[in-house]
Amino acid sequence: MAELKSLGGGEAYLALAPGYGPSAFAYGSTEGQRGAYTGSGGADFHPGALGKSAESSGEQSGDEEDGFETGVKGGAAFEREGKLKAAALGKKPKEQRSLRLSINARERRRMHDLNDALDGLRSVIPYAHSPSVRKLSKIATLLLAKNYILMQAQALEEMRRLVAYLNQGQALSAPLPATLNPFGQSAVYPFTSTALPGCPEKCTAFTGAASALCKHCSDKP
DNA sequence: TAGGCCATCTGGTCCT
DNA sequence: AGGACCAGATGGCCTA
Repeated sequence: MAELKSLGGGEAYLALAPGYGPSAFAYGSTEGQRGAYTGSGGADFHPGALGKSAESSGEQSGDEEDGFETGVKGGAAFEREGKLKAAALGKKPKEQRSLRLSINARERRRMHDLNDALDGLRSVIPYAHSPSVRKLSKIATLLLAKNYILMQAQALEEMRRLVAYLNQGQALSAPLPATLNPFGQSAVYPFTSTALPGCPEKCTAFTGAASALCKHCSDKP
C-alpha cells in the first residue's frame, strides 16, 4: 500500500509514495479510453452519461442485460444458485433474477455516484489537469487530497501565528522568528492549542473585529 | 507478459 | 422487506 511522505515545513505537500507520483500518470493515454464503465458486464451503459443526477434518476434500461448474456462471471453460476435460493425462499427463479438485476443496478449506481464524488475531488486538487496527463487513480486522489488538506491546515496555522505576531506591535523590519517562518522546518501539525499571548485583546483592538485568522478569536463564542 | 487500475457481479451484513 | 454498504472475485484495458 502507498505510504504518505511526512508533511514537513517546506516539503512538497502533494508528494505521493513511489508509484503514485505524477510520473505514474503521465503516460499519454487520455482518460475515456478506459474506465468509461465499459467493463465486463456493462453491456449498454452510456459512457457519456456520467452526470450523477441523470445516472441516478433515469437508470439505464440495460439492466436486463446485466452480464448474463455477455459472458460475465457468475452467469451460469447465478442461474444455478438462483434456482436453489429461489426454491429456498419460495420465489420463482424469474422473480429472483429480477431482484438480482435490481440489486446489481443499484450497486452500479452507487459506484457511479462514488466515482462522481471522486471526480469532484480531483477537480479541486491542484495537480496537472491536462489531456496529456492521465487522471489520478482513486487511491492517488485520496492520498493527494489528504496531503492537501494537511497542507491547508498547516498554512492556516502559520497565518494565525503570523497575525498574532504582527498584532503584538513588533517592527516589520525585525527578522521573523523561526517559529513564524512559513518556509521553515518548525511547522507544527495543525490545530495546536498553543496560546497566543495577548491575542484576545489585540486582535479586536487591531482590526476592530475579531480576527477570522486567529484561532482564539474564532473560538470565542 | 506482468502488474496496475478499473467496472461489474455477487453474497453477506447492518440499518430503517 | 428493501436499501445501503462492504469486500471478494473476475475479467478487460493499458503501460512498462
